[in-house]
Amino acid sequence: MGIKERKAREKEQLRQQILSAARELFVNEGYENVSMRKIANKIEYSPTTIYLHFKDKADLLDSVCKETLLNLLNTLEQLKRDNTDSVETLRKSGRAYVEFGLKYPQDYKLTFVIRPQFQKGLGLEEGSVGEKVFDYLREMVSECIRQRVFRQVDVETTSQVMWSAVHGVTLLLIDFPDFPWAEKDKLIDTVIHTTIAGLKA
Amino acid sequence: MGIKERKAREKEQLRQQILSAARELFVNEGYENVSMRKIANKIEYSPTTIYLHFKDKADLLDSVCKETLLNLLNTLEQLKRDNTDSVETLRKSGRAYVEFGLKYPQDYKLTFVIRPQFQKGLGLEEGSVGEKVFDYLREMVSECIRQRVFRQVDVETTSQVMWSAVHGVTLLLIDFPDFPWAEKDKLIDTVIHTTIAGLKA
DNA sequence: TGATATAATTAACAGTGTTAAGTTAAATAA
DNA sequence: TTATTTAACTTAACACTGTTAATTATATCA
Repeated sequence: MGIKERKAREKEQLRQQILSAARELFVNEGYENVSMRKIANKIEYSPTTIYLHFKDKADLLDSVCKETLLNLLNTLEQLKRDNTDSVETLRKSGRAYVEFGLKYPQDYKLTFVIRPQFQKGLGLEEGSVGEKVFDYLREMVSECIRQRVFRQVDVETTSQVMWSAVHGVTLLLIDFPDFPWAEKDKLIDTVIHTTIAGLKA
Repeated sequence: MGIKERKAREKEQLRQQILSAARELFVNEGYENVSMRKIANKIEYSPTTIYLHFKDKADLLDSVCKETLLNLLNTLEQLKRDNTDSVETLRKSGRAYVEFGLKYPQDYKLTFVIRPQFQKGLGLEEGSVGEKVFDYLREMVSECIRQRVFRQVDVETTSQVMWSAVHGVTLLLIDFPDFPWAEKDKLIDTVIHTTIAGLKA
């Protein structure tokens, strides 16, 4: 009865092939400028074959973004290992978040900007990878509050403030590359430092 | 020689008609879902007439965004009048910025998210309205630093930190309406308060 | 072998931004 | 007034888009 399994494996393989072709094109040419036919050409299948694996173009984007969130989550969880100083860990996490966004700017935009435009329910539902990413942040912040290093504002609000800050600076740096920014590293550090200082005060 | 003037006036009038039709459609249906033909139908002209007034669809978006920035600038400059407490004015400005974004979420996204995707040089050039908006922020921040209420970090970096914070929270609230946000007003206030506190410390 | 299920394709629809060519109407010059 | 030039506007077309229904090919089973 290995045939069914092989077929399932082959099917999954093609799915992955489509997915990685889509990601590459989305990232290099922008979601809007990528057609189903382009993706099909790249993998040397007919356009309609894609629809046997994905509901539509938005679904394809959805899957690409899920992968991105998984990458982000992995990147962040690497940092939890050396969990000596809770504030220092949060600072590093913030830094890693922004750096992730700047390292894969197109992927970041696809996930946090483009996708919400096409999918109203946007991957932060219960049990989703997106939720896990925010859970990570919540945990970091929670520890800072518990240790009374942060002001005793509720964990939710505090986490959301932190997210606003890093999301904001990441997107600005991506979207307005020609703006006369302060030195990039300095700006990122100042954003994170300022936010954390404000949460302490 | 009033004929030329009348013609110019009529031309400008049609331009405005196109512009407001485009804005309405962009805002209600999203930039991607609006076709030149739809705009043309709305104003009861043929699609190609639009091209006599705008280079292409991106140019149309460009002009819509310029208007939005002008509105934002006007909104902000109302606040400069009662300029007693510099920090308080900055706080109010931040608040007004976010509220503007949430009052016209589609316009905000068009200007600060969609447009950068289509126009690389994105309206923050010298002399542009976008630059004036940032100049306003720079002024507010500059005064706080001059009065030694803020830490002596350079004006540029400090302004950019402020912008990151308000831009971040605005976009998150717009893009992820289903996320379990803390009470909206509380979150906005906390973001602004935290950032300002961090800049003081 | 022939039947069956699944994978993949072809052809088509209604729509897109944009351009070139053609038409109509108005303003100027004779 | 009539002819000519200029501007405004439209028609038709191109090459493309996402997506669906109908069709063909392929591999597995009896």
